[in-house]
Amino acid sequence: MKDTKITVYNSLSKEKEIFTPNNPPIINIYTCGPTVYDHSHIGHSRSAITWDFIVRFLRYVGYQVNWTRNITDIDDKIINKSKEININPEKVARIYTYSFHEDMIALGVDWPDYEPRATQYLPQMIDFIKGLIEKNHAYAIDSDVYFSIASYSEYGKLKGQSITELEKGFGRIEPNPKKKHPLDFALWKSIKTKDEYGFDSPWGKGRPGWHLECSAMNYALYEKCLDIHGGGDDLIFPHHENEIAQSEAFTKSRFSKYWLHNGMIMVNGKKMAKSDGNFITIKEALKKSSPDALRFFILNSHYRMPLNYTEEGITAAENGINRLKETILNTQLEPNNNYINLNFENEFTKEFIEVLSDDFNSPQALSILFKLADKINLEKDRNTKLEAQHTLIHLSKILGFNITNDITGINETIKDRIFSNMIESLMGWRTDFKSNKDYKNADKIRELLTQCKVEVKDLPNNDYKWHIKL
RNA sequence: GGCGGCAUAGCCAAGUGGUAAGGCCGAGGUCUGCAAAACCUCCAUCCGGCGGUUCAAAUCCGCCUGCCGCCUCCA
Repeated sequence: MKDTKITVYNSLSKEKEIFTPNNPPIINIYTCGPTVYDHSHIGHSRSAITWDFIVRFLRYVGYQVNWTRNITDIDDKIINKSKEININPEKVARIYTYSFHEDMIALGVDWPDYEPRATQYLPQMIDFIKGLIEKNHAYAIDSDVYFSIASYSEYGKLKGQSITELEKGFGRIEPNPKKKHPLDFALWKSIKTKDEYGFDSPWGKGRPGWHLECSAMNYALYEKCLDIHGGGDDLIFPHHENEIAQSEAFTKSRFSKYWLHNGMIMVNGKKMAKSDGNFITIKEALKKSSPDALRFFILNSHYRMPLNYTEEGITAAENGINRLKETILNTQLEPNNNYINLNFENEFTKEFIEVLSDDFNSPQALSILFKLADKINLEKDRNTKLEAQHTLIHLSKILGFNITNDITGINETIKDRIFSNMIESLMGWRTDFKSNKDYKNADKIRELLTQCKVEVKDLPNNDYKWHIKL
């Protein structure tokens, strides 16, 4: 275990606190994953990259981290999508879970240790509800079950408002006459029509409320108090507030010691929303930038701050990460041979750990990588340079970068595009040659392309088409 | 309406009492067959506005302005 005091901003206390896990060196961390009803957007990438790098860092300093990130595969949105594309909800969820995994792999986000899905935890959720009813924290009406917020005295502590204060902001929600209190929320929702997607329960066929899965999964996986619960700051209320209420009412003990929330990604200065037309998927984003550039863009601002996604910002990030990569590429990296005893415990590493220990200040950590790059480019002594080079690689891995990739770290989509552009350029030349009746050179280009497995077909009016023929 | 957050150079972005990290862009130079890279120099007397506290504030307090978020599904 490295000797460092980590401080974290706890949304619960609204203060930076010294991080002291319940049972060091073990850290149990749970972060809210996506609802799989569509391709994931860049907001999900921020969340995923944030928790990925935090987990990497905690492991680096010596903690044994158990990271859980759930997949919400039961939800009204999934059902709506299912109707829209006429594919059953279960399959819709599988399709977009796959898509999410593709994105995570592309982004270089580590797999969490556990990835529970709501559908796998129905018995646990049902037991959880039963327990809450027994303890008078929930009540069933018809075939619905609601959590009674009045039964939990600390309701509102995460949001930082009392129940009375919360009620004031409640004018916009149509009251549900079934509920005892307007803020009561569903634990189990009955189906409205017979053929609706649902699961059997003691209260009839229905579906679990959204907040329930996280509580039930945590209880099943960790039982005791979590060290860290994370998620986007849009989840603070009501999602996380309700999780706390359910779990603490159920276990009569603290649910999570620390609550960490990442800021939202904005596009055109506004939070992403399909209705605002500023929705960008991870797959789209990766057509415009390399995964490392997206990671750089995200890590270049503090995880709690809002972040505005712009083309300019992405370009700056791409150029920035490329400079780090080129530093390694252009300075003849020698392998870390045994005959040199490399020391990573140098001033750079020390400072790097120090800034990340202060509520995971990744922007400052990045600035240290650039200081290392400067040193590498200026250093004349071979051994000192070698140490700096390997330190740079070593530290950038903690942030999840792979700077020893080829220069651009480009993905297949971008390669495809470049490849197509090259062929189109060659074909442009060929057309010029043909127009000048320089068939010798035109044929050379065709030959060259054929050797590269690209077959060219001429069409009337100097038009053409090409395809790959292996 | 209730609650919370943010405002730092052309752009992005750290910095919570001691006198503005870092990145991108840009300018000039060294090097160079050309280009790239690298290196050197320059690029906020100032941190939304107005007051206050202090020997000292971007940093603390008050007020104002602007933007954003949550309160409805949301990473």
